Amino acid sequence: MARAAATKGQTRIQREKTEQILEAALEVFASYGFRGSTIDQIATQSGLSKPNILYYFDGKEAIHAVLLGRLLDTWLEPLQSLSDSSTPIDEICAYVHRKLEMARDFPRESRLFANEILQGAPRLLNELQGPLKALTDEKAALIQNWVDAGKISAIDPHHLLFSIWSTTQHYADFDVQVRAVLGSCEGDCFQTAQAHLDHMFRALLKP
Amino acid sequence: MARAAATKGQTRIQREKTEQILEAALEVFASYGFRGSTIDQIATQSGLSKPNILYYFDGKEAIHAVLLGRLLDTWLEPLQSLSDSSTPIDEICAYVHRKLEMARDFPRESRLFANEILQGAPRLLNELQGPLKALTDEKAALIQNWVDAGKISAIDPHHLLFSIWSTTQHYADFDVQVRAVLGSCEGDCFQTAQAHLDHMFRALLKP
DNA sequence: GTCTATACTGTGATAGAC
DNA sequence: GTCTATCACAGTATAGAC
Repeated sequence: MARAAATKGQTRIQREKTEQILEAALEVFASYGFRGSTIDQIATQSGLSKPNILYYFDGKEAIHAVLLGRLLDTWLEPLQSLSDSSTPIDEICAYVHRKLEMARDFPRESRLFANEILQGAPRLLNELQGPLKALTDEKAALIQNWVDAGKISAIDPHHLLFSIWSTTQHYADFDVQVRAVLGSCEGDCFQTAQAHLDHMFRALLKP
Repeated sequence: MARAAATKGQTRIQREKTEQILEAALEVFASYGFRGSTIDQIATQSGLSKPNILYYFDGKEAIHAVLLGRLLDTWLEPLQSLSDSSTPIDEICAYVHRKLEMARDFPRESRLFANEILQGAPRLLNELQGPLKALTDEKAALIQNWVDAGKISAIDPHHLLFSIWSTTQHYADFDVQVRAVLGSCEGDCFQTAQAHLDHMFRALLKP
């Protein structure tokens, strides 16, 4: 019974195959959403057979749950590391920079998350109301301190975070639209975006 | 044969029922995406029977197509009306304002669109590369003129539009997350957002 | 024009051979 | 541990009564 995907005592092969499945599932779930994805697609994508996948995981839902579980940790890490600093504007812009890098390097994770939220976060609501809210409130308080100290302009911390999240993740989630509108100059799209967002948030935050 | 949903010569009842179906379908498609939605759900939501729905439309795909077709017209209308003006900053902020109002008043339309883009825009790609790109390029040129004339700060017009789209639509598409993070102060969430975005884009655009 | 009953297909999951 | 074969069910769509 290898089905406990979180079990420690796995052989190397077992670990490799579960990773192989999760990798394929991330690709598929990010592209088609939970309901739109089929185990068949994951099987084809991973090069394994359907029953073999169901040997390693207790079903479609279980695979999705593992992916979501891993997601939030890595997803919130940049915000975690937003810390007090003598130069708050640089600190926030560095956060914007990291978020944009994640949108570029992990677009599938971004879309997996977006799909989930967009459809009402049925499998993630508790995480949002618990850990996410706690972390957000903590960092919002930090930002509010900077406002009160006159180090940055008087903005609403929560809505600042919303603006950072939305503008950066847009380049992953709405990638198709971005490329359709920009034509075929994808090469430096992220560089231009980086400069634009840096400019925007510096202008906003300047006291 | 009433199946041609676009047919003109419809009775009052036929028009009412097709509207009833489209209204229900918008609700369902926006919540669950195309694949995640079933005709059963649309039937329940609309109070009609499943075969009755398939009498009025040629299938699930056809209903979705009608919704998407209507969407782009209304969706791009605010950008259409962005016009030359002696006070470009007010003009752009008015556009932001209209977009945010649409996110508040038509969240289902926003989510229908987001679902479609997120999953690669399989049924909308031509519209994006054609009409959307044309309109965007036209308005980007207008904004570039304002930049060249020194009326607003030196920003990239396309990325400015991306930032406007993402920040405003975020309040519709990621509504669940916004409410989870803010707690239960939804009452004035859109007012606060409005003030925040106005502040942000004015700071960005000030020459 | 609308309903009931049903055919057909795709999908999640299991049984049992190897 | 992995595969082939298959079940059970949900979902789209149609046929035909009314």
